[in-house]
Amino acid sequence: MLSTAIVHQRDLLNLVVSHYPQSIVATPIADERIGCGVLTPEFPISPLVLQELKAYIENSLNYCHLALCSLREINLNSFTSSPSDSSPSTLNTSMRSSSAVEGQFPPGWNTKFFDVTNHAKDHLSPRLNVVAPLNSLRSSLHKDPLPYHSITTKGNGCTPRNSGSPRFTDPFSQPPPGEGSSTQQQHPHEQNLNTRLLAVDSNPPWPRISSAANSEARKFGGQKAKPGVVLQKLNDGKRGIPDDGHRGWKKYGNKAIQNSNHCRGYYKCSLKECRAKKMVQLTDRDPTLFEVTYVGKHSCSSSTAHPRCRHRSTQMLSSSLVHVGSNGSSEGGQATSTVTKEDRAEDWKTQRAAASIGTNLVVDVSNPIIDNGWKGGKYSNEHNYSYSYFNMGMTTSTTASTASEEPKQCEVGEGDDDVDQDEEGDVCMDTYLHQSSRHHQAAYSLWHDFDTYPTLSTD
DNA sequence: ATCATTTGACCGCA
DNA sequence: TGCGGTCAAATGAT
Repeated sequence: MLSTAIVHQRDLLNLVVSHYPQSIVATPIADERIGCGVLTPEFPISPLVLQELKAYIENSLNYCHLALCSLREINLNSFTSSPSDSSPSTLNTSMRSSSAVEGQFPPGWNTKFFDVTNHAKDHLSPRLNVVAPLNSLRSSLHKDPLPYHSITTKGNGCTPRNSGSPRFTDPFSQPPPGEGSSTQQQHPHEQNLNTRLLAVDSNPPWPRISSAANSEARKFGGQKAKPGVVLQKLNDGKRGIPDDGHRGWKKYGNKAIQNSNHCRGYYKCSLKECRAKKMVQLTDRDPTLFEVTYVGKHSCSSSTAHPRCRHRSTQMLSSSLVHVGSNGSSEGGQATSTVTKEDRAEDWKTQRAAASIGTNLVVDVSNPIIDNGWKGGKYSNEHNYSYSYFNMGMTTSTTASTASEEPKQCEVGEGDDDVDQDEEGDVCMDTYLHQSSRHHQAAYSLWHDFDTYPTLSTD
């Protein structure tokens, strides 16, 4: 798309020859009409084809705008320090964004905000528009007297508006099957964009686990939330399994599961004394969405454990997690964390700092409970005991849910030959996982390079 | 050579 | 007995 917007003579000629071989006619026309100096007498082209090319080029220009706007919005996220700032008021958001961005662009760049209404969506974000460079190209196109199929723009023309032109062939504008539905089908690129926009500007910006989890679970599994399970989006542009902030996972098995189109992968923490595991399986409904079941806790997360195997909570920037297992059962969200208060405070400070310096980390300040990156931890004696990162696109939020009942206390050592107690004496409530612990795990001589792995502060 | 992943076999549980 | 979790040798990647 972008490459075709950069119209050089040779490129355009190649485009014409490859796509419109029938257009080579005997009558040459004035090449300056297209404004790009494209044609040569050796390659005359029909006015009709010129019209099409013109529309094609402008189409590309419009999406250059869109790309620029997207980039500016990502940049804009840096200025949104907390979801509480994300007012539902478009005007307020625009004003705030405008002032926040002021001074971020070179002189002469036109920065304006306007609402986007060409696609029906639940939540729309004001788009930051940076139009000056492309407007010059656009205006040269508009000067052309040819009756091309135009993409009508309103306001400053940041986002293309498809005003009924049947030839508007942008890759993003597949008409949604349903109106105003968040589940409408969109091009993946637009989905990403909208997700990010929604993450910044919707109100409330961060869905609480209880509703979001069950909603997602119903959407993808037709059932209520399962304990200990999260739905996690594959990272943008990456393959494999989604990043959950921990690099020390080692795959130890893969299994085809009945009534499922995808195999389930089995992972364990590569630190041999650590017994955290997870199972990862693609959902059938969405091949980019993983159902991740976390089992056990990281003994390596305690302050006395190997510092290289600590969590990477502040780097969970690009994966998307939806917790679907916070029902308060003994399987999911009740483990007593071994993360110390100092760790939590440090995490919190780190996240706040990251949010303030523009790493697109947005933290819900109304819930100062910092996830350690794993499911099932508990950081306080409050009733909030299950939580997860809720991460949409480029932004991350920490959320917490409140149980409808008090979490049950778990007995130490229940169901296992190992005492689930760490060196600080905290009870570890991963007693549900030890079916296979009789099998002594062979000593893997596989160790990750944790040295590149930022560690949180140690005691 | 080292390390990560794959894969068939094995095992326990329902 | 079948399914799912795990093991560990084989294989692939770097």
